[in-house]
Amino acid sequence: MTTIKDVSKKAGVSVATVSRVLNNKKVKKETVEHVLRIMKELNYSPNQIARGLSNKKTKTIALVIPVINNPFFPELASSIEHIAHKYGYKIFLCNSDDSKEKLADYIDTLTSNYIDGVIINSHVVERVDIDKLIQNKVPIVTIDRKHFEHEFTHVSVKNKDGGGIAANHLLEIGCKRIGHIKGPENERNATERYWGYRTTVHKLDWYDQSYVVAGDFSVEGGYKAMKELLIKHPTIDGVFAANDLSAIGAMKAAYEWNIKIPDDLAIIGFDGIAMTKYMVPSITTIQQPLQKMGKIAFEELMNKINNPDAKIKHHELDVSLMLQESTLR
Amino acid sequence: MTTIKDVSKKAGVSVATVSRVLNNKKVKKETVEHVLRIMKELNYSPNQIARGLSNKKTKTIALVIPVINNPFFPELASSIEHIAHKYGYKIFLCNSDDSKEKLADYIDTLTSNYIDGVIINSHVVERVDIDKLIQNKVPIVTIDRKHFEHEFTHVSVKNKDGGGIAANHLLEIGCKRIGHIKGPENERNATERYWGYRTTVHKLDWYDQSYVVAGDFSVEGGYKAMKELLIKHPTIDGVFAANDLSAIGAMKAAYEWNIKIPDDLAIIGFDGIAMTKYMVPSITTIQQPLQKMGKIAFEELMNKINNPDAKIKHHELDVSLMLQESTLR
DNA sequence: TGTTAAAATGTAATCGGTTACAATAATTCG
DNA sequence: CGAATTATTGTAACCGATTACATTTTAACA
Repeated sequence: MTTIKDVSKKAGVSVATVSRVLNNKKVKKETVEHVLRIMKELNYSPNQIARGLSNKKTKTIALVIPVINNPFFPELASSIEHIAHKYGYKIFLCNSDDSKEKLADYIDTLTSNYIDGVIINSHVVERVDIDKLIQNKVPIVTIDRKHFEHEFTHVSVKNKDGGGIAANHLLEIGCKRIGHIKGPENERNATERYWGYRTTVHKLDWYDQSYVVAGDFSVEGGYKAMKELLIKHPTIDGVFAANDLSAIGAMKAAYEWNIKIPDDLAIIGFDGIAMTKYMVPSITTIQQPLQKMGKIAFEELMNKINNPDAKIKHHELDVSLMLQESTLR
Repeated sequence: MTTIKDVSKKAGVSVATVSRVLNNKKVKKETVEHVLRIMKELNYSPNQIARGLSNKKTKTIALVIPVINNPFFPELASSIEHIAHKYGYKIFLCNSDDSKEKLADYIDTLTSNYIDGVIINSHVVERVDIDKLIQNKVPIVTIDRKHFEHEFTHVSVKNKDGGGIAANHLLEIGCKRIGHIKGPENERNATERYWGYRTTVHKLDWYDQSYVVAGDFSVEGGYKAMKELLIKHPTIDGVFAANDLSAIGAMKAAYEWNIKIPDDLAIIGFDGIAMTKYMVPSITTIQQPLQKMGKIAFEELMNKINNPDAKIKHHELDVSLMLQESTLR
């Protein structure tokens, strides 16, 4: 690998000058051109590790995501990777696998690796992890999952609106009894989605709390929840699942009981993962603007990196109805 | 951040000794204990960037994957991340987004970041990229996609066997006319899967080349291919899709034509992505041993890193039939 | 107990950059 | 035209580790 010294020698200038050229500092125009030419000649590219040591910055951010089995996360990760690459940032992947230990491990490595910042999407993060990051002044932005979100800039969507849109949509297509499959207890997004639904239907005469059953954002959870709903309310003809995986589980349950979708039962999910398009029938869902979320999260992180005492901001983006077959009547 | 100097001062020894303790070099037992105690006291953890500069090793590997929209890749990525973390390695995520430029960009950064090695799964990689890596002596292992695989240690599965198992399974459950939805032209895995199928069915009297139609590993491709098959061969009662996404597309097509699965048409895919379980009906598939693939790829990479002239090896792992509803008769 | 070999530790150069400060060259202006 | 600025470049310290080589300490042995 050619180094800055090689360039300096061949160009007949000091390494300081070469470094200045690299960093666009004040250098005479002709010198810049000359040095640049030599760099090209030697096929030089600066050693990022050395730069990192000196700058305490590495143009790398960490992306903390929970387990991979909900396709929402890869899709979100992809949107972040996309924008990060545009800005010339590298991504250090921290897949927490829903394990506190593994996550703590990762958190520990961030400081000693001069990671510039972190985008966190995990409910597994603990107070002590967060404190460690804060103490080391690692800029943080949280996305999607709400956990310590009041302490940081956070990006998520208008979950309550989404819940409302979902419930209203089911009413509009003529559903008379609408159930809800909730997300995990204590998951803020889930609760908000539930409230959107509840606000929309609670004044209707058929509604009572038994139309809401617990799920856990998983296919299996949605499956069980749907069975429960069907047992409690055989006349149910619409269901709003708190996320797409649950909706898929619900569909599976309905299928087993020979209930036709959308005719006997309309199903709507939440997230807008690609899989909803592929299901048979495809599943109507409340779409989260993934690209936008990734972009905002990343840009807020950049802001925080370049301006450590930027004040925190909470972004709640709009969601939209993605109409597909499971509610097509 | 406390540095090695702080530790050295407080412990009353030289930095060299501290470094030796860090690296388990010969140091008097009492000194080791003493230094270790001081480290703990100061909550010291060595700066990995500084270490990297000196060692030209960073305990980081790059993972190059194509686009994220085939869930197979996140699942594979996850398996690699899993084992890498166990070995104390970090993962630098290179999502090529199927773009040659983006990938070339990433390749360029690897050397200047002292990335220890690369696991590549991408058909987008170009000769020039590969050459750049080779020239810089970056250890490489390829996985899944076959591209330049003869130059490197490579991990994939017995695709031909898988194709055979799939076709045989369809025969065993009584299918009389079995079509095949191929993967992309020039994709070696796809070709091998096709040969497995062909070898199994080509001597049967009904078989001719028209039972094989082109797909592209996507849902849309599978959908179109299935329609084509149904038009050409209305009596078809089994189909082997070269990957799970195609199988899903095929299911969608069948559904539109009111063909019942598995009764009228049995479908089998390839890969074993989680999604197959979730489909309604769930899709029988040929499962790739993801965890094992990730483990072997990573360990081979470690081997190559620690022993640069290790000879290349080609691993072809066994696949297995994952029986689900789409072929359940 | 004095020599010598072996073990333990320290000094200082090094990895490849950045940058404060010093030095030199080019301009400006009375 | 010479002093004062300003622009440009160079020197050397520094980032935080590793390690070759030198030095000191300890152990072994006659």
